[in-house]
Amino acid sequence: MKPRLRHDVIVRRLRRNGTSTVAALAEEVGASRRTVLRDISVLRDEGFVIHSEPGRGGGLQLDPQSLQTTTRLSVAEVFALLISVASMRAAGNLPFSDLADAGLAKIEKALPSDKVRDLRRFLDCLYVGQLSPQVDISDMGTMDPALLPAFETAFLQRQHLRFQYRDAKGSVTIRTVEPQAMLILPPLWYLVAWDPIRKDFRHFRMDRISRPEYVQDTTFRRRHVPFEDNVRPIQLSPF
Amino acid sequence: MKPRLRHDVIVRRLRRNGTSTVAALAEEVGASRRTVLRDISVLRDEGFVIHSEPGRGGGLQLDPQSLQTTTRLSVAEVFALLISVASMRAAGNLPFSDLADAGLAKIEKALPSDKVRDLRRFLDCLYVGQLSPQVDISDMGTMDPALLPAFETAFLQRQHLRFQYRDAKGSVTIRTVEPQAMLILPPLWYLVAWDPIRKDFRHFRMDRISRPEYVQDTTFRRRHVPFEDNVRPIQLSPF
DNA sequence: TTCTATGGTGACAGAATTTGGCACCATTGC
DNA sequence: GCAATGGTGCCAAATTCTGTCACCATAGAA
Repeated sequence: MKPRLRHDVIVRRLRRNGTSTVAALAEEVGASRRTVLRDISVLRDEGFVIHSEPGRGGGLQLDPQSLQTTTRLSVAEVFALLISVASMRAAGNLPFSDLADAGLAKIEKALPSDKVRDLRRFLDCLYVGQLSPQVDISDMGTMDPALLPAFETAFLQRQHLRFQYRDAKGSVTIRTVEPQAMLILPPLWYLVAWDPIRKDFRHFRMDRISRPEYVQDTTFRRRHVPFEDNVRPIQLSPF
Repeated sequence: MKPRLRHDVIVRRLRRNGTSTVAALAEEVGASRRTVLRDISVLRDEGFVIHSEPGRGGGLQLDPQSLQTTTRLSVAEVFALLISVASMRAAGNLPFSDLADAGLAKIEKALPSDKVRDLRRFLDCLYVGQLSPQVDISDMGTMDPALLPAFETAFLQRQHLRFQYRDAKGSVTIRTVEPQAMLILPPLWYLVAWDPIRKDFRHFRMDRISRPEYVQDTTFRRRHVPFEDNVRPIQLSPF
């Protein structure tokens, strides 16, 4: 019997009976005690919460709480997690980022396919480059939490986006644009958008955007965005 | 790379991109063409509907409707995700951490409550600040993966921690200390510990710690750790 | 047509993993 | 003290997995 199948049988058994012992499971799957113990250990690593009691009358028990799964995350939430983990990996914290990646993989695996498609379309709009050292980042602000949800709809439904923009001199204007891409020039984030009035692409620093909202019943086509040479689509680790 | 992991990567790739080729997948998972073909065959047996087109311009395609799986995250994975989000939020240069938090809060609900308690106690020991620009980070190494499990036990059980430490000059010593806090000064991570011999707090760079182990049957009390002004506990989501 | 890019199969040796057996430890209830 | 239970380390044997190579089939491009 293959490991995979054995794991399935063990989990099924623990689910049905609620409790069992290593010896009983070994008998049941036709493997040795040692092998079953190894299987339990693997299952625990995979996230099954299996309680155990040594001593007479002891045994194994699958935590019923660990059965309720199907947490429904939104595309924006998964996107935000992906970004966090990717940037932590970039910062070089390897032991944690491997685990985090494994967790992300599971999250994505449990995501319904339409959301995976949206996620991919959203990630396709994300580009990374290097910030020119001349840019002043001393006045970097924080981003409006409403940004991402608004972006999600605007990018995925291809609806126009309207927001307040405070430029480098501090003057505030209202813009209505076609969101075409997101650009990361660490530590700054930009919205790259086509301004239909000025008929040109504009870069908007995200920390200077406020009150974002998508404009209902508008639509636009994706345009080819001209980027500098060192700007690339984002590469996420395959794991 | 283990078969199981490879299968996950392949499925994820096909779900994200919708389509791919055997050669591309082989490259991606670091295996031979033959192995990927075998993997595809196994995945088909498991119920994934993978269409294939031979000939130029052909390739593989995963039927999006096939096989919705549920997975569960392990506590360690949730922890790693929490760490990445929390430290990125503290570093301040990332948007979207609210959404990432919201997602994690949902995930956390699926974990058993005793694990969550441990998790929070562990995270309570985490502080974040800003690294002074004078610190030389050119020699930054990678952290020993054994760190996390050893820390987990040492912090939660309040047991002494023993490890090898290589200081800035390269000389190696063995230390036995009371782990009191973890400090992130991006991109560096420190263990803040009370050294009972020197009767003082010491900061140890985690990438210079090796062979960590907790010392059985020792215990200590939590001390008030003096931090610089710009150091804060990480802000957790309101759960 | 011929060439190239694609999926697919069979066989086999060598690499890698898994398995079982064993000794042993810790805990618990009788 | 004893028996039942979970758990770990070690090692040789069994099993599985992997890469390589040769080859086939198909479809589009040149």
